[in-house]
Amino acid sequence: MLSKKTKYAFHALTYLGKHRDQKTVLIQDISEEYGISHKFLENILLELRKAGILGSKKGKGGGYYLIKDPNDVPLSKVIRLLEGPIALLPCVSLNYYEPCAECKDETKCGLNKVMIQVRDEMLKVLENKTLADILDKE
Amino acid sequence: MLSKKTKYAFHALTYLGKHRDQKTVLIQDISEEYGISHKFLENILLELRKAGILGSKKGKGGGYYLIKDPNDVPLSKVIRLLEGPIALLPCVSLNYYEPCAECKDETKCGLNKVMIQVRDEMLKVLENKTLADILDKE
DNA sequence: TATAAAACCTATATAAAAGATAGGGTTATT
DNA sequence: AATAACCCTATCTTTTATATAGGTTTTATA
Repeated sequence: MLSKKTKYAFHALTYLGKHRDQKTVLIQDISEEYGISHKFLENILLELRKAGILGSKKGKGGGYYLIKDPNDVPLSKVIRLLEGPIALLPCVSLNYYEPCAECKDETKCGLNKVMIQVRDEMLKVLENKTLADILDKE
Repeated sequence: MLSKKTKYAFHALTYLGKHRDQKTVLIQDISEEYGISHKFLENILLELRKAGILGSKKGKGGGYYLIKDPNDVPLSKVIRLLEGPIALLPCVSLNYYEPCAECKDETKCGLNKVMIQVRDEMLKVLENKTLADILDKE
């Protein structure tokens, strides 16, 4: 399951996507809309900005805004940023690979092979669907 | 990511599947093979037995054994038993559904719709692949 | 130029979950 | 009768997730 952090990130991005007409959106607007703690959300938006998905403007009249085209924000990118690995096991993760302690030889591990299939099916959706797809459906 | 508990369950099932020729397998044999704490593993095997996947025999010469045909143990069953939901969000879980607190109307939630797709792709593998597929590849 | 409003940053506290351990009880085999 | 194994419940420890705190910096505008 995705953490709340990741889920909140998607909600925030959705909100920002819906309000692209206005220059900036306040953290508070988003936190009130979804009932998310202001400070918790602040950390999340900060990460999204550092990753180049959002821009921000300080001071009065400031706030956050989408810096990327929603079509260029695959869901996989958001998940990897906030959550970490998408794969169900560390030994089949493309971006956060770690060997399994229990496993002597990964190439002979049947579990490993099946989990690679699961990962690939997940990625088929998560790499190709973007923020734009979420916005389309709202 | 799957918890260690779930991963250990798969390892144990694999081990038991490989040793179907012998009547029973000791907890200790499995825990030593994979370096898993004996007591922790004990709890896992107990759950698998209660779920009707394993059988056990008490007393000297006892132990655990597979009670089901490996073809009849889909990976999804093991995950749901030890881990809980397979879906990435509670609001798209088939077996552990819960509404999202942030969401006013689920039917209008774009995130919900995309996550249903992810869930279905995961299930396509996890429902159809079984313990037998893992054993085949070892 | 003073003030208010907003993001920025780092650290810490709290809560929840995962992982592991303990210890005795029960049962079946030799 | 002894032993070896499962059975069960409870608790401890560690880790991770979630949330909060408090100040700093930047910007608009009155």
